[in-house]
Amino acid sequence: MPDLAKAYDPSQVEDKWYAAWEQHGAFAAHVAPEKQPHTIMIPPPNVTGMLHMGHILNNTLQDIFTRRARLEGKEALWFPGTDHAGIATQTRVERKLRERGQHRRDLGREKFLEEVWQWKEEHGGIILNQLRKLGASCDWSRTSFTLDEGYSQAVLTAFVELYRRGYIYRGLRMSNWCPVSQTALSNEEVIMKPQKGFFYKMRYELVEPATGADGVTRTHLEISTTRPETIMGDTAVAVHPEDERYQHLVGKMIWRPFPREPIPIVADAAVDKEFGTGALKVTPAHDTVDFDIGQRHNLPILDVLNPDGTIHERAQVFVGMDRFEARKAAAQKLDELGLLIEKEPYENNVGFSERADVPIEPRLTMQWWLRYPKVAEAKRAIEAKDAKGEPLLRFHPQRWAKTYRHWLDTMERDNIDWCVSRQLWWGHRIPVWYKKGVDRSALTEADYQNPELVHVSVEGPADPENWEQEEDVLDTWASSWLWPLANFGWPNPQDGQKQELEYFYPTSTLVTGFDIIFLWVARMVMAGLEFSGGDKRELTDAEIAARLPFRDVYITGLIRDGLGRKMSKSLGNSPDPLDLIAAYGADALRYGIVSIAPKGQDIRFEFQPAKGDQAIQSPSVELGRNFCNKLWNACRFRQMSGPAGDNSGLGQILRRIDASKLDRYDHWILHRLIESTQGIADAFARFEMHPYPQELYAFFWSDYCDWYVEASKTKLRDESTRDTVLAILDLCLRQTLQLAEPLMPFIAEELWQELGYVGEGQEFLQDSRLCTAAQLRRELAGMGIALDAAVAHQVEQVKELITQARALKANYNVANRKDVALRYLADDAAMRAIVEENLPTILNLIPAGEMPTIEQRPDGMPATVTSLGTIFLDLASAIDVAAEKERLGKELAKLEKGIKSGEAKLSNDKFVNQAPANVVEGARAQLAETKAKKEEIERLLASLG
RNA sequence: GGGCGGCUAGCUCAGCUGGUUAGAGCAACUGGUUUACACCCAGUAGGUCGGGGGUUCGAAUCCCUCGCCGCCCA
Repeated sequence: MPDLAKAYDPSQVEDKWYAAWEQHGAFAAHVAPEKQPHTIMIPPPNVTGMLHMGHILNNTLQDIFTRRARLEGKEALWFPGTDHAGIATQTRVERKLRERGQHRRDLGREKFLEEVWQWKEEHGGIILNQLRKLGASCDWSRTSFTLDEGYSQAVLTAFVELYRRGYIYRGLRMSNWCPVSQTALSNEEVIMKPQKGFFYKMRYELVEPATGADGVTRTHLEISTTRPETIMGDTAVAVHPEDERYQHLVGKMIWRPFPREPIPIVADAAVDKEFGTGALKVTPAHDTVDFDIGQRHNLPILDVLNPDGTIHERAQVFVGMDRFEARKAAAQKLDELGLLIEKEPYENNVGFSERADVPIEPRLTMQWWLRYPKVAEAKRAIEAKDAKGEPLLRFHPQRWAKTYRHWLDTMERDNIDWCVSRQLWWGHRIPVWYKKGVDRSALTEADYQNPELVHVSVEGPADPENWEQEEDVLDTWASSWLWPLANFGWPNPQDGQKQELEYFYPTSTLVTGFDIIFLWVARMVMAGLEFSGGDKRELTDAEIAARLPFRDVYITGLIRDGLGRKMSKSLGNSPDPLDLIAAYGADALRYGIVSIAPKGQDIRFEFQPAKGDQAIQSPSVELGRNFCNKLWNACRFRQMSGPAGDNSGLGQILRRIDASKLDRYDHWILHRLIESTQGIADAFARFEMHPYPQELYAFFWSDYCDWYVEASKTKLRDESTRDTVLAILDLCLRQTLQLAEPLMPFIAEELWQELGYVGEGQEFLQDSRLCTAAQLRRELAGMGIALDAAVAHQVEQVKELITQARALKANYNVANRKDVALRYLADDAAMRAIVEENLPTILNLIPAGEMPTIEQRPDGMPATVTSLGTIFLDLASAIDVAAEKERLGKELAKLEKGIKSGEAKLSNDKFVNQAPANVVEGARAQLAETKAKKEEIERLLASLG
C-alpha cells in the first residue's frame, strides 16, 4: 500500500518543509570561490507593506531563478530586506497620531521618530513572513533595512561624495509639491492622470483701450484657464510674439481682476497660439511654464498658496480657503464681475502625488538637487557589446531597454535634475550643517563651498554646538539606489565583506516591474557606475561591465483583474495572496501565476472572492493545484507499482535498468525527458518563464502520465520487464521533481524525500545537481542506452493509431467497451512490425479485445486510416452505411485539401530549387503519406458501395 | 504632440530570426469510476491569424498603410 495519501494536501507539507529548510540554514550563501556566484537583490518592499499579487509574481520569479541556480551548482544568494518608504510610513504614523488628536510637531522630531520606529518594529516583519509562506528561499540572516546603521552610512557617504564631486546643489526652483504630505517630490513620483474639470474662458480689462491692425478697438482681452484660483498670483498676461491678433497689445498693461492691479502684457514664444484664446495668464509661482516666462521677463513671483494647499494671505481674497473651493469661488466672482464668458467641461492631464493621490502643486521651493551622474555610461551599458555580442546590460524582454534609454535621453537633453530632499522626518537626514546665525536663503554658490559657513560630512562637525543640521531628509530612492552596494558593506566593508562585495557583485538578475525602471533601475545603474570603483568621470566599456549592479533585468507585467483593471484597494479587486495559499497551497499559486504571465505583458488574474463557506476561487491557481495533485498521484502510483529500489542517485537508478529490456515506449519517454530538460533550459537561457510550466505540463501530464504510465501498466505485470520499468519511472520522476523544484519547491521536496531520492550526505532536493540534457544523454549512453529519434517517432505514430482507434469507437458509441474487436490491415511490413510488437500495449490503451492483422479489406466495417495502416471496427450488426460514408467523405475532403496544397508546392520549380532540401523532402514525405491515406479512404468508400 | 506595445478558437495566450496542412490551457459538448488521480480519463466541435496592399517559390511571421485597444513621456 502506498504511504502517500489519496490527494495532495499542501497544509500537511508546506510549513513543515519551510521550517526544516530554515533550521538547516539551507538558504544561507557564503563566498565560495570554487563555485560560480548567483546573486539576486530583492526589490525591497515597503517595511510596513503587505503582500499583494504583484509581490507574488515578482518574488516567485526571483525564487525560481535562485533555486534553479542552486540546482545548477551555483552559490545562490537571494538577498532580502525592506525599504523605509519615507512618505508612506510617515503618513501612516501621522494618521495614527491624528486619531489621538496629535500632530508630529506636538511630539517634536525625536519623539516622533521613536513612534515611527515603534510602528516599524510592530508591523515591519509582516511582509517578510508572508514571503516565507510563499516559499521564498532568501538568506534571511542577511535581512537588511535601508535605515540600518551601516546602510545609513552608505547613503550619507554617497551624498557627501556626490557633493564633493560637484553633482549636488541647493537651489530655489520649481518643484512638485504635495500639499497633503507637505513635501517636494521628484518628477518620477508624480503620476499624470486625466482629470475632468472646466475650461474657463474669461476676459481681463485693458488699462487703456487699444486699436489693432484691423481697426477694431478693444477694451478687454479674452483668456482661458483651468485654474482660476491662481488669478491672484497672476503677474502678467502673455501672448505669442508672432500672433497678429495681439501684437499691438504687447507692452501694454491689463487689469488683474482680483485683487485688482495692473499687470503687463508680454510676448513669449512659449505661448501656444492655437490653444484656447492664445492669451495666457502668467502665474510664475504656480506653473513651470509660467515660471520660465516670468524668468525671461523679470516678472515678480507671487505665491498665493500655503504649503497645505489653502489660499495665502497674500492673495487678499479667499484667504484660508482650500484650493478647490477657491477655484469655484474665483469662477463665481468672475461671473459676478461680468468677466466670465463661458465654462466648458474639459479633460486634461493633471499630476498627482503617487502616495497621497492628490493633485500636486508646482511650487517654488528651496530644495537639494542632484545632477544625474554617469548618464552617458548608463546608456552605453545597453549599447556596448561583450565578447559574445550581448549588451553589457540586458533587459528581458529586450524592448524595455528602449524605455530605459528614452528616459535617459530626456534627462540628458532637458538637463533634468533629481530633487532629492524631502520635507519629512522619517528618512536619512541630509548630512549638511549650517553655521548658526547664517541666513540660509541668502547663501550663494560660493558660500556652499565655504567650510566656515556650510559643513558637509558623514560624521558632522567637530563642534556641533555651533551648527544647525539641515532639516530635510533624502528621497527614499536616494537610499534604495545603493541597494546592491550598501548591502555588501560599501563604502566601508567590515570583516569579510570585502570578499563578499567582490564575489557577489555585480549581481546576476534584477526582477522588477516596468513602473520603476526610472525610479529605481536606471538610478541603481548610475549609482553602481559612479560608486563601484574609484572616482572616475568617464568609464571604458570594461569598467562599465565591472561596475554595473546587475547583468540582466527581468521586467514583469502588471497584474490586473479579470476585467483588465488595475488591482487596487479601493476597487477591492485584489485577492489576498494568503487566502489563495490557504485554499490551494503556495506551489499552486506559484504555478498559476507563472503560467499566466506572458512576457512583459500585463497579466489578467481571474478570481472569485470567498462567499459564505465557499473559499476564494481562481482558475489559474486551480490549474496549479491540479498539477500538484497529478504529480502527487503519479508518485503514489509509483509506490503502488512495486517495491522501492535504490534511488539515492542518478547512477544508482541507471544501474537498475536492463538496456536489453527497453522497448519503443521506454526510448520515447527518455527522449522526451531529454527534450523537456532542454526546453526548460532554453526558457531559462532566454529569460522567458512562460514556457517553463507549459513544458513541465506537456511532458509530465500529457506524455509521462497519459501515455508512458498507461503503456507501462502492461509491462509492470510482466516479471521480466518490471524492474526496468520501475527504474525508468524512478528516473523520470526524479528528473521531473528537479525540474519542478524551482517552481513548486514544497511538493517537490515532499515527494523527493518520500521516494527516497535523498543522496548520501544530502538533506534536501536542493543538495542534488540537475543534469543537463546533454549530461543525461551521456549518462544513458554510458549504460548502453542510445536513444533513437526514429524510434521515438514510431511511438508518435503508434499514439496516432491509438487515438484514431479510440475516435472510431467513440463514433460508434462503443468508446467504453473494452472488448471490441478490431482488424488491422497494412501492406508495409515495417509498419506491421511496429504494430504487432506493441500489440498488447495498444490493445490496452485503445482499449480493445483483439486486433488481428488481416490481408483482405473486409466489407461492411467502419474504418480509420492511420500512418501505420488501416483499422477496422468489427460491429456484429450492420453499420449505418450513410453515416459512415459521410464521415469518410469529410476525412477525404480534408486530405484532398492537403494534397492540393502539397502538389501545388512541389510542382513549383522555384520551390523545389530554392527551398532548403529538408523542407522539400518533408513536403514530399507528407504528400506521399496523405495520398496513401486518401487512396485507402477511396477504397473504403468503394467497398461501402 | 513624441514613443512603446497589442489585435491568432467563446476566454487567456503560444507560435523566436519566413518553411510541413496554425497550437495549448480553460470554457462548451458527448461518453466514462474493475484499485494513481473526478483536483480524473477518452473523444468532439470551434480560427479566411484586425482590414487593405507589397516583398517572396512560400507570410500569422518581413515591409507599407489604415483601423481599433492599452501603456509611458510631454
